[in-house]
Amino acid sequence: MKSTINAKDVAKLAGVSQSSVSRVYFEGAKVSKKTRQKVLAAAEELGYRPNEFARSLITNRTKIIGLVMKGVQNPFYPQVLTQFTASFKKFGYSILFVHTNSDEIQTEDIETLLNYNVAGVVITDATMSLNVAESFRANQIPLVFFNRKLSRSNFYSVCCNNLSAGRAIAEYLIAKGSKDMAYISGNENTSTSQEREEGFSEVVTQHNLNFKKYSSDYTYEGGYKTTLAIMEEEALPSAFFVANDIMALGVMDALRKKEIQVPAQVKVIGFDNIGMSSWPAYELTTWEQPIEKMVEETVTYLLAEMIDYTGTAEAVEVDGVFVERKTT
Amino acid sequence: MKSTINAKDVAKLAGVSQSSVSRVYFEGAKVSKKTRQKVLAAAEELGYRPNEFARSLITNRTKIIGLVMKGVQNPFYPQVLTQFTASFKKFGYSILFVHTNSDEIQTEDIETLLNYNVAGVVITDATMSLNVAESFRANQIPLVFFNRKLSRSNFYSVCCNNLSAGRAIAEYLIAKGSKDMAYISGNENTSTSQEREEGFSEVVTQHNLNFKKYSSDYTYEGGYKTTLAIMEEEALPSAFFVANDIMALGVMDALRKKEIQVPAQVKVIGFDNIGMSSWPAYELTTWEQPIEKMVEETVTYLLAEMIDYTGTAEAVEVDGVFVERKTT
DNA sequence: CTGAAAGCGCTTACAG
DNA sequence: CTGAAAGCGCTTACAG
Repeated sequence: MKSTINAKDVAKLAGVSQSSVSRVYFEGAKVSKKTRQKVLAAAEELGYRPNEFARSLITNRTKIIGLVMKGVQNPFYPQVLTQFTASFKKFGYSILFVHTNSDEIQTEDIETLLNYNVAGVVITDATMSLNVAESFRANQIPLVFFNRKLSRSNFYSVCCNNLSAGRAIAEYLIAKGSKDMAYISGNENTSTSQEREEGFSEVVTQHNLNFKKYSSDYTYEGGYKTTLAIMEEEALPSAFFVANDIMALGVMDALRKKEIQVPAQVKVIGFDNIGMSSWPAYELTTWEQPIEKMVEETVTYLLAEMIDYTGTAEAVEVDGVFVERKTT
Repeated sequence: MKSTINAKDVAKLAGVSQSSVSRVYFEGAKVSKKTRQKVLAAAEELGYRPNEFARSLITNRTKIIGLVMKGVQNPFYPQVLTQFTASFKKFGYSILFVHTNSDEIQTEDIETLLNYNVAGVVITDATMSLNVAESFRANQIPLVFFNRKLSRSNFYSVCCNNLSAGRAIAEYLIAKGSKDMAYISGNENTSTSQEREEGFSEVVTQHNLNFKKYSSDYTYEGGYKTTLAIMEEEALPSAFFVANDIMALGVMDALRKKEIQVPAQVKVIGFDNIGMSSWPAYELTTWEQPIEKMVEETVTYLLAEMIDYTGTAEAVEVDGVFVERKTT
């Protein structure tokens, strides 16, 4: 059964004890230069590679981060995935990727994460029932909700400043002279859609104006269909605030189909600043989510918690940036 | 140090031996119904979960698949990632996600995969030097190149029928009356771009026609810039065959910017059939890559190799489908 | 700084 | 079918 080279083999060749071999590969352990050299030489010759499973078994910790994602269709998320992978890699952590279809992550989806005793977990774009989340706490596995807040929860979350972004966007549109605006929401049970709307609504109301709200689902098709439906049944507003970019592109394509001029007849503002927003076919005004900073916040927290678990709950918000293009 | 429940704890509570507990959780082992029930009841009460690391240590195998990806910017790849994750999940395998920036995967990128002794590896959209690939063979870890062929290699690869797709596209354009066509390539060192061009070229030559070739890079920006440059310096061809969809969208946006009518003045054909191709702003004619079937081929091969490693090399090709829309 | 030894939580021949 | 025991490849007190 034994097929691979182990520390014992290396020890024999190097003429040292197995413990010494182990110490060479264990960060923080003390070994003399001479021993280290002998071990490394022998290891090189034999092609030795420490067995991660034996390590994890004994240290009870891993260098694996569980990353749970939903809806990879939105180009925002591949970016997030890439950033996390790159960022964790710097610290020697690998990514166990879990994809879920449902808005609320199911127990079976995260069973794997517990089985592999991951060092930390990032949940993007999805929520999970509190008692599932609690099972991570019970195992002292730090957990971050990325781009989602759980209401009434005591878990750490990292988001963009959705509320003030919503406010800023309303201020901007009103300053541009819009009086009858509309909000096209994402999935209504998401904190992101709710907060963007809330901030928007607040400012609109302050100015004694109203806005219509249309419910959609964060997808291109959703934005497209919602807009077509609006055009069939009622007058267009002077501006759409759309809960994310990919939907906003659908909105624009629907308007284009009916030959409505943007921004002359209708203004459109999205959210995220995905790559496509700057494509000449769209040139979408939007609110940029600072992915890099958001990822950094998440990684920093997780690394700290891995060293000394506290289970602190906090709802971190990172400031985004308004990006003005040609749709407003 | 001992914080979690182990098989011994369960054994004690259930009044059986630790071996029996192990057998309940080890597929294929024989246990009586009575024992199983006692064990499961005790495990439930204690919240027992078998330690994957101890398992892997002893069996010398894992339920982890290494998935190496490059260029998640192209929406084709998130789809691939999702499919693989879903497909492997059915068989109890998890995905260790590795992202690489370079066309050729570096040793350090795959160090992790060897350290975790993954059960199998999928490399998408990238190549690796043969001696890096050989280190997987040395460890009897099955490996598939997905959507890439390695020339002169003896590794398994799964691709779309790029060559015949290129031919079919040339036939189609010629039948439509195109005489002066152009091919916009992806990164020239990729087998996919080469084969699509080769098939295309073959048929064009058979018809005693010529085509121009422009070199690009598989990105939206590449397609956009390449097309702008063409328009500045020379006459437009009557049709573009573009090596992938995301570039083709860039081509279309460049044409749109100069108010060139598609397909009236220029026809455009892409490759992949990504979601955006069907957007009203584009309605791109393209060649659909059968992701599902390609993933299935890959998974089937890997699962078989995990049971009985042979290291068979084969270049599997899965048939794609021509999708006609409004750009031709 | 180094080595011998215990032990992490499992699987798996081996007896019974 | 079940249990006692060996062993997977490491880390880590404990002596020296």
